[in-house]
Amino acid sequence: MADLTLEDIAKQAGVSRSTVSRVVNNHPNVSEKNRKHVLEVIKTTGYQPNIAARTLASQRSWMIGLVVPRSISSFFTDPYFPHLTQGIANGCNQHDYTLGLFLVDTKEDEDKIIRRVSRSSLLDGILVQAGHHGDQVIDRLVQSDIPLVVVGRPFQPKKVSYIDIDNVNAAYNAVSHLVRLGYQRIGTITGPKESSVGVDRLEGYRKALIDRGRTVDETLVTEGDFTEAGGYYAMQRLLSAKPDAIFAASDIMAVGAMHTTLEAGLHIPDDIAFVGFDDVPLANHREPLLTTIRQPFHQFGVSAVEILIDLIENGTEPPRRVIMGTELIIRESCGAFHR
Amino acid sequence: MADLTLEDIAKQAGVSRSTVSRVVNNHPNVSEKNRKHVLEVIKTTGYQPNIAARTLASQRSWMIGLVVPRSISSFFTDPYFPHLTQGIANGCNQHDYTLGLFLVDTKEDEDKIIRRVSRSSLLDGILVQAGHHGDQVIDRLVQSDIPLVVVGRPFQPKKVSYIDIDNVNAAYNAVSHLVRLGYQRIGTITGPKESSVGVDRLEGYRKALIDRGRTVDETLVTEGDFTEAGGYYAMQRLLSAKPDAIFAASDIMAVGAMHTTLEAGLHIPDDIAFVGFDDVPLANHREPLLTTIRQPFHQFGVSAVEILIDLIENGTEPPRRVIMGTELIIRESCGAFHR
DNA sequence: CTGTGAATTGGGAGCGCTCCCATTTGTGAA
DNA sequence: TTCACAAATGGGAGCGCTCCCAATTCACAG
Repeated sequence: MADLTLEDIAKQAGVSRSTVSRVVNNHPNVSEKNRKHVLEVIKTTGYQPNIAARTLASQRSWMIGLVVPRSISSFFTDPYFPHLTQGIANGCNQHDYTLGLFLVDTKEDEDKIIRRVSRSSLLDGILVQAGHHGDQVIDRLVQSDIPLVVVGRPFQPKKVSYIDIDNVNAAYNAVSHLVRLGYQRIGTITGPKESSVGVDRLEGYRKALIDRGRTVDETLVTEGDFTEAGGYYAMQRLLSAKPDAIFAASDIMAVGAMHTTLEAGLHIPDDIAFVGFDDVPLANHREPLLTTIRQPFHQFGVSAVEILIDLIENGTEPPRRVIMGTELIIRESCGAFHR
Repeated sequence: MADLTLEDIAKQAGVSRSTVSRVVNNHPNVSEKNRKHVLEVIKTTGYQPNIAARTLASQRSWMIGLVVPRSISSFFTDPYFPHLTQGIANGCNQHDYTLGLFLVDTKEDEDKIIRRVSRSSLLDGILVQAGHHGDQVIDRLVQSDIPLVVVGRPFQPKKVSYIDIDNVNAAYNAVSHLVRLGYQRIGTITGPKESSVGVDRLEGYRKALIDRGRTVDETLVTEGDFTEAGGYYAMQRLLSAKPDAIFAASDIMAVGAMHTTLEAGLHIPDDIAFVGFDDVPLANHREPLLTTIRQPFHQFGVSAVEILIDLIENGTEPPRRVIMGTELIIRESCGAFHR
């Protein structure tokens, strides 16, 4: 495993450094005979190009970074993140990029990370998770001139590329489903109103009701924080408004809310029906099984990487905007099978 | 934000490239006057050293990798991972290292990732999550000659450095607590027996019983997989053995098992008491609150990074072994307050 | 057999830094 | 003032690659 260089391989194969480089990088203009032979030598010697040298010479690092802002507190509790990260990691792998992970924790972290990530020699591109309203990270990152894709819709979408799922429509579909089933007092537990996800899913809820001539009863709307505890307490507040169905902006919150409901001695879905959002594994093993919106988690991560690579290779103009669809998964908690 | 080089800074500061390099790298032998001045110029220009050039010249990348093997299926469901990752990321940040993330998904992934990670120019060191028995990743990584720290105890600890928490003792303490409270039929839901975590926690359970003159009733021992569903079904199996207390090898499994228990119309902790393992946030918001073993998640990640850096800077011999302690957090589910 | 243009090949320059060594400058004792 | 020695400084070489251009080889028509 001694460290071989291009030159070593060239000598062994009886060709020049340039020819070996062409073979390694799949350039045309190498005779079939030489290509075969060089490939052979590379294989037997286990040669691996030196990344640093390649990066220095080519101004490309073949590495992208994933930046998670400080305001994303649900990083620990929401299965969204592991899934997303896995998708991103797979995307990187498929395209032979290395993934750098930058989790911002403190204010000092933020400065350090932004400085590190902005230097042109480290990363070819940046993926940043959309943060909360007021989060400065994205704005600061935009200034670095490095190709950037926001995962989720940023609050000031200015000129930045992003990928998002169709939260408004998804929520619209979920709530429409409840309306169709005949529920009269449909409540919702929203995400934080500082997040675009929270805002969009609430908008879908409102739209679905209004489109069917319902009015939105504000006592049936309460805010959660994408944690189970948040859902639990939100439901306690909601109970007095006597809802007969709940649309929760995440499965985890739905689980917490269902817990409250059961504790209050009520039945699901007979007394209160539930629809969640995410379709995380958890949702499958509860009684009753949770009706929910399935997000294309994995594909979401993969696509984010692919958009970023597109930006890297073909320029950042115009900004790309990709919205992915979702599916409503009907199970027991919405009562569709009881009516 | 044009890309400045050492030479540019040198010119502006009226000194040589070497002097600027010394200032940047905090070398001695620079006059106070020059150091101040150069620092000034660096600040006003926003100069950032080119990482690739530095890596090429110094043979150090200031980057470490976190490799998660394929056999770790609980990556999505167990809050352990986000917490650990956060700790590792913070450790890297503190010490000015960049963190690369390598999640192995498929068999082909594994080959690709091992090849990429093993090339000497990419990483200064590797952190690898201990996988299941039979997982080849660690063995293959050891051969690459790059400093390596296993997070968790590997199955063949040969000559490798690792950091682990004291699973045996932690489990011993948890079960001893139940014994002290007077429970007679203490059951356990273990982790997978292919994982060292699963094995060690079971060993602690056995030891605690035997040390107090109890015998281990094998009908009270059943295997889980660190998922909530796993805990749920494990508890269904256990119910017929009439346990009056359960030690679950993870909080998530405890939650699942408590669910089964409640569904069976039993009370917690009066009919069956519970102790979990992890002290993840979730455990705090259940009724009743879960007695559990608190792991130093965050510190665990930070320490793993620090050990690795020690290896990088001071050589990998002898292998370092660090075992971290845990605390028993007494809440309601063990019945300590009812007796 | 020759000439022409295309395909292939080789080598120099240079990416921006670190490391080493030779040179210069500075300091204090004689 | 001079000398010896330490501290500070500057510049060359080189890390291993890519990119460009000049040189060589090749294929084929005339």
